[in-house]
Amino acid sequence: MSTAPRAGRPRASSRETLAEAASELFLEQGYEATSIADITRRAGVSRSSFFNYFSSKSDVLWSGLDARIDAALVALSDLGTDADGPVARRALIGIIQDFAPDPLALALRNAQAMGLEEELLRDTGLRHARIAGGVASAACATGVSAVRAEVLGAAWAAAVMSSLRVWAEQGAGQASLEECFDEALRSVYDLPWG
Amino acid sequence: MSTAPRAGRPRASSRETLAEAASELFLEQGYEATSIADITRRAGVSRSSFFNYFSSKSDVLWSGLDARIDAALVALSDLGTDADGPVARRALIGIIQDFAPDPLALALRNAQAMGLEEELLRDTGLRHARIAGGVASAACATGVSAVRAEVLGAAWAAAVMSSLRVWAEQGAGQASLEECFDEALRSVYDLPWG
DNA sequence: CATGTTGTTGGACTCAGTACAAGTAAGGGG
DNA sequence: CCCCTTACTTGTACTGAGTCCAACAACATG
Repeated sequence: MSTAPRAGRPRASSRETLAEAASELFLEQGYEATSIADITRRAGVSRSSFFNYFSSKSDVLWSGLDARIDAALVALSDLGTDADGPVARRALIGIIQDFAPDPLALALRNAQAMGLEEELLRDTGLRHARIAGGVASAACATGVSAVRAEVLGAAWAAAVMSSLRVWAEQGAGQASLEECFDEALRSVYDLPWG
Repeated sequence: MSTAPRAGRPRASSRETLAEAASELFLEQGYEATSIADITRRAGVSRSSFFNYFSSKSDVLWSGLDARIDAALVALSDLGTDADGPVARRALIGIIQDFAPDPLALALRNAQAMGLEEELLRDTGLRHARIAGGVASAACATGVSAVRAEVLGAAWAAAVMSSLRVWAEQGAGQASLEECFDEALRSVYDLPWG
């Protein structure tokens, strides 16, 4: 947890350094057009080292959010049969709390400059699915039927991801992200076309 | 539309042949472990030819559903300001009507035998996102706010994809897929945790 | 200085996907 | 029957992601 500079060769780089170099290049020349070699060249390390810090190119963008989602999934699965709306809301709010200085926020805001729209659609879908699966499992544990649980999970996951996207697009700070999320959550229970 | 054997060299293979070879190999040794070269070797054509029939490896699984989704998106975008529940339902039902002999159905049913669960999660998410986007656009066109429209889209998309998955998992034929979808759609407007 | 630990580096590799030039099997027209 | 057009196939060469690994480098400690 603390700084532990104990033994062994010191790191030549860091997640932050690499993420910064990557973000610059994504903005300059687009995500697709930026190779991992480009990133490590700018960061001053070798290509191999990249994978000591990130598991993939897209991990640069998503690792921050993924860690939060992992934590939320654990919290959700700990709920057992006590799950309900307010409790689940508390488990999910951690995903979006204090989400300011993240490469993903930058990517969401500059999606078209980075040529990311396709990539983001795909990867957003994966995160949506993970959140939805967690919520659905929690709902299943309280006796909700499978399909209903999945629809519930999808709606709640959309509340998380949509509020995140809308918030990032409009400059990350205008409105509170949590307010945005609560508004989305309210709309889950007041949908049109019924 | 009709058989048009007009000019030029006749095809040495077909989507069906390749899809069949691919499905066999996916079942035998898993999706990841099956390379495109494996598929074309079994189908008796060269690796290059694969891309005359499919745009990617995952396209073997998804092209059938993707075509249906494309049609549904067109139908949705044609709705203009007249969109409402029943009309949207009619646009989406085409996605799942008569969905029997598809590689995707096989893959959904044998997901773990194929070692697909990760891959399916990712790709399902993309289709979910496309459907959700189409529904959300249609809703936006009728004056619904952006976030509410996205939650609506996600819920409806989950109704489509979840009913498809559940139906495929339990043997594709037990219950009518359309009944499954309508039940899911009803649950959109009767969710727990409210 | 010897040693263990941690991290870096380069190289070899597989596989997806792209690009393209050259070859090949048809039909149709002279 | 030859030639042209059309459509499809094939081999080859390429890029880029991601994996694996052995060799090497820098630190702390005794």
